[in-house]
Amino acid sequence: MNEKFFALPEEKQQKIINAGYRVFSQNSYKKSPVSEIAGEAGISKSLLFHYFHNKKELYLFLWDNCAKVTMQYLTEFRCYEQTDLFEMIYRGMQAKFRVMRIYPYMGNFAVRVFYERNPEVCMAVREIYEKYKDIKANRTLLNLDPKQFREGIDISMMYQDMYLASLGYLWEFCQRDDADVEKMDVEKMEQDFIKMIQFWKKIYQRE
Amino acid sequence: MNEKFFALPEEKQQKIINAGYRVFSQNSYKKSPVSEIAGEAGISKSLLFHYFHNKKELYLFLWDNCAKVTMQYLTEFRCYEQTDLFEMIYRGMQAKFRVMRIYPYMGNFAVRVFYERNPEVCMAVREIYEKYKDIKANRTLLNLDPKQFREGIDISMMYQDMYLASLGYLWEFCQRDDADVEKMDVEKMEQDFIKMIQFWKKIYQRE
DNA sequence: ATGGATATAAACCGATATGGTCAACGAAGG
DNA sequence: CCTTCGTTGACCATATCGGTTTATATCCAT
Repeated sequence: MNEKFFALPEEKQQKIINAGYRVFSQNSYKKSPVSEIAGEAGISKSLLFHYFHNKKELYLFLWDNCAKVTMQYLTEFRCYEQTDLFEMIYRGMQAKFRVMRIYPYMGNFAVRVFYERNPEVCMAVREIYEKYKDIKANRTLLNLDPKQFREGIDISMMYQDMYLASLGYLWEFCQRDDADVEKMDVEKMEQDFIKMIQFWKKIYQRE
Repeated sequence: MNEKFFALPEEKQQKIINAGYRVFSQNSYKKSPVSEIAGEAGISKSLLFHYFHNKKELYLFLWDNCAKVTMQYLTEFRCYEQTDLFEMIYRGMQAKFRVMRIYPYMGNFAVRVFYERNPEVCMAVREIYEKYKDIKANRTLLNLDPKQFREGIDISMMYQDMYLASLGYLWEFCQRDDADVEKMDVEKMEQDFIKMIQFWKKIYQRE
């Protein structure tokens, strides 16, 4: 790719990136028109092809960026250093919310890329994914102290409950009306989720 | 639409319907090729246009069918007649699983249709939706007896927890590899979810 | 066998969309 | 005025798609 892209003002870069995430998250690779991305980013198609020599390059750049950013925030919020399970979940969601604020469509994009089967990009996608995978390996559940929780609680079920609910929570907000995604009230989401965690603490945690 | 479609052997009808759900669930209305649906259903495009006069008609038929089938199973499993919350949730999921067995892509299709903004179909979609809505209105949460649950439990939070986890659960299985959706082990899903419910019962229900 | 209805598919068509290129334009700066 | 650089509109070859038309195959009644 053309390094001049990075010389662009941050704001313009993000506008292009977000346009890419939006279009690629709503269409398959093949059916995502570069022209639509350009138009949405407020630049001409030719200029976009100036920064990224072809569609594939743009796509893979976005995917790499996606993995990079995710890692970055996950470590920035020190998610996996936590010894308290509730705190870990909380920080994980915080990181997620933070990303959503900047790149509203990145989550959906990631899902689509992950299951993209187009042979033109499939392999390259996997390679990039592997590149970041090793870091992810650290994320094994830390040695939880069972004494933190109420007696008789099935810890793995408890974890599954919280994990799935978090998933459902994110999903419910991500599947929103296209037009509304930008206006997504992340603030409120965060508040609501905090309540959820407090609820869990109350029922799962030993007093 | 051509009524001869219904004269087809059940199996062939379903193959066409499922092909439609698959394609329309993975692409927007406009970018879903009728030819792909036909090919996947094992018939020629011309024949598909023989049963459904045009793309829009096919799309709306699938949407109507989607609503109809959902209703059907929800009532068949007597989901909303339950007075026990856990039983209600269980039956709701059972209905959902049953549908997934027959139409693996219907859930994803429904989401896409719901947020489809193409003016060619948007209005008609809404109308069909309204047609079924009144029945759905019954689904208000029944008067739960708070004495069923442990003391001090925030019932609305508890409900949210279970609702979101169910959502997350379904989502995790729906976003699978295209090729694998057919092989989806609904049996196992059901078993796993039962465990989840038993877990909730144990922590939420008064002994 | 013949004629006609019926089911199904192949070939076809016009319109449109798409990835990518290229010449040109405009502004900035020397 | 000349050059450079960021940017664009026009362009092109190709592919796709919705829908139609024509052809083939099957079956059934006469």
